[in-house]
Amino acid sequence: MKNKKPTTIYDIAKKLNINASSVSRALANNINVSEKTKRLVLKTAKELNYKPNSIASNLRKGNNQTIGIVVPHINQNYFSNVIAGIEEIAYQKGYNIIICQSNESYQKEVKSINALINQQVNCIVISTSADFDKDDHLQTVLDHGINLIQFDRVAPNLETHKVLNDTEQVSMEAVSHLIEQGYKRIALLEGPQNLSIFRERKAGYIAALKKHNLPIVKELIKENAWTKELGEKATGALLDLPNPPDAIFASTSDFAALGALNAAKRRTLNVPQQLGICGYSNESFTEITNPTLTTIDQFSTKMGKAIADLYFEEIKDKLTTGPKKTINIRPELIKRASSQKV
Amino acid sequence: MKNKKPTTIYDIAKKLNINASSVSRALANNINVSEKTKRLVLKTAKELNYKPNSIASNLRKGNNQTIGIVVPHINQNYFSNVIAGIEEIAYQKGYNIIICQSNESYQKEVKSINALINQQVNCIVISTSADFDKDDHLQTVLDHGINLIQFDRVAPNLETHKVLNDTEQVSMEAVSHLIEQGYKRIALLEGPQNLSIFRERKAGYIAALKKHNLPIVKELIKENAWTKELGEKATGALLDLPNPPDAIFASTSDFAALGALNAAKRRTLNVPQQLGICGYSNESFTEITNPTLTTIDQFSTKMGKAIADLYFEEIKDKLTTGPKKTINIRPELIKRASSQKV
DNA sequence: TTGTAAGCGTTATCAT
DNA sequence: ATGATAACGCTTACAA
Repeated sequence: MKNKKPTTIYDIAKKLNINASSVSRALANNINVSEKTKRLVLKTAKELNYKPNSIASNLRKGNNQTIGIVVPHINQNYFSNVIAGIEEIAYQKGYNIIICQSNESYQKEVKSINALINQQVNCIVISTSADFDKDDHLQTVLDHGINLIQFDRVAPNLETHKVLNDTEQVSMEAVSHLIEQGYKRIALLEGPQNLSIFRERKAGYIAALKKHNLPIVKELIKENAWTKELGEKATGALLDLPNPPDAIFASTSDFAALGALNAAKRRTLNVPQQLGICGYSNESFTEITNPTLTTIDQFSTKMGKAIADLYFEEIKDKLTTGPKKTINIRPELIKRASSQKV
Repeated sequence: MKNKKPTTIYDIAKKLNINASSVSRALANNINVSEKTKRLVLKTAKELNYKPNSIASNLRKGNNQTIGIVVPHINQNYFSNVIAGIEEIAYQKGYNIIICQSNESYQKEVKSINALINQQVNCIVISTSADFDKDDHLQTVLDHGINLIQFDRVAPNLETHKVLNDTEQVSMEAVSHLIEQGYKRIALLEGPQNLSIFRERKAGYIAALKKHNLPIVKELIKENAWTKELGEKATGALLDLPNPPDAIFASTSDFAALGALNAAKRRTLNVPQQLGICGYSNESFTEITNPTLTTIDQFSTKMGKAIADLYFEEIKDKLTTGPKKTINIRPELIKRASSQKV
């Protein structure tokens, strides 16, 4: 495949009978270069089809203009939107992004982090895997002087920059909305409680019940119902209770909410009249279901941009190891047909 | 942020009173190193929290274990699935992936390609932007001895490795299926004809009509209907014709098919009895619409894996600049309610 | 088995 | 404004 050696600044220098350092300066648009050499160098570079070797440049400069991203899955709407947001800003700044997916595996997450450290990335952006265990690997990132920004799923005991959704607040809003619509027995589909986001969603659920003086009923809280299938199964079990719920807050995802909708249809329950449903994430399909699904928009692309902005505006050129920032992106309750009786 | 200099192999060497090259060999698990030094080096490396500097290593070795990917949008189901597939294989091989999105802009595509060349990636995987113009930038990739794999949207006149869907064939199947269901006036929603995939889908449509001795009616072919809104508008215009179609092949995307469905509902036309609809891509929402949408599955994750396999198995270690491979992933027609009268 | 030294392509520092 | 030279951290002939 490789035909011949690629052009270097030495080739250009030789051809022009000048020194390589002058070529380097000319290409970097340094002030201390005459217009004439600049012109000549640029012209010759084009002629020889010169492409700068970023690896060499980065080695010399001690950093590579790159942001590393680790997410559970690249191909989930939420994460791919965040990534798209980061990429957009990073591109404007001339940065590359390297992406790793942990596949919800702690072990792969650790390996990915190590690969990114070895690549000397300037900043690592991470949303942790579901079986998140220790945070040693993140501590290592900090020990190596690499900036770390956590988003969405964050390690609770590690002080880093964070970009979050105000999860608890919006969850409370969602459940309050259900209560105001007249639902009285509201069930919760919850996610793995080792992840703070799911704990917060649960906290919002409980806060709303308390606020409206409704009892917290243990049998109405279903663990680990975060796929369509698990959501459908959990909802089925709930509806089989002697005293079944009249609404479902699928705090894990819209997929779980879709499962709940299917379970209701299977029992020919009318949604929203007999069963109210609220999901989480504003997946595109929630506008299409019949009835349309009430859900929560996390503004994922905006979150990605906020992450990149945080790095470029607040962290990048700061000399001191100042206090860590936490940015909250306010999610929004999207009220649709599945939760509105009237 | 940066506290102190990171550990290098020299630090390890000094501590053990051996030479840096021995450390390098030990870390590389070279045969010519005594078990004892290996043990000591590994132990000291851990103690000093040593992380290898991939940049330096890559500079020395003349390549960096990286695959660059350029797609129109990271956050579109199809592309994010392809990327996830590539990442999965690449990770197993110890490779990183760098991702760029062209945002359907030719100019950004060119810049991204240049950045990837500068990064000395081993392989570039690309699906071109919609306003694809010239293929000079791809030629440059080849000139620099970098492997190039095109997928899905490919430059027609450039001989490179390709991973494609058998688009024309499956499009013909889809339209034939509509005809066999009794539809007689089938309209086509088509995409930008500068992209070969859309030309092929149209060719399949025409082939099916010809095969079944149906006339090709120009007014039933609508250009550039590739979003939900455009699909809805185009379908509306079609249904307003004096002699409207009785089926729609939304060859551009399921989003266009969804638009068509909305247009039908707005006119209280029954789908599939009065209007048959077939989309393209098997987006997750096509299972959820009412009626469910007939569509075409492109096996996007499988495609990503095929791309990575092509690189690692067929291209990577080949010395000769052999013939270019084209791999066809067979898409599959998914027959659902929107196209089945009976 | 280990040490020596050159070199990957660039940039920064010094001198001219 | 330009040139000479060292250095970034690592790998790899070659020598010992």
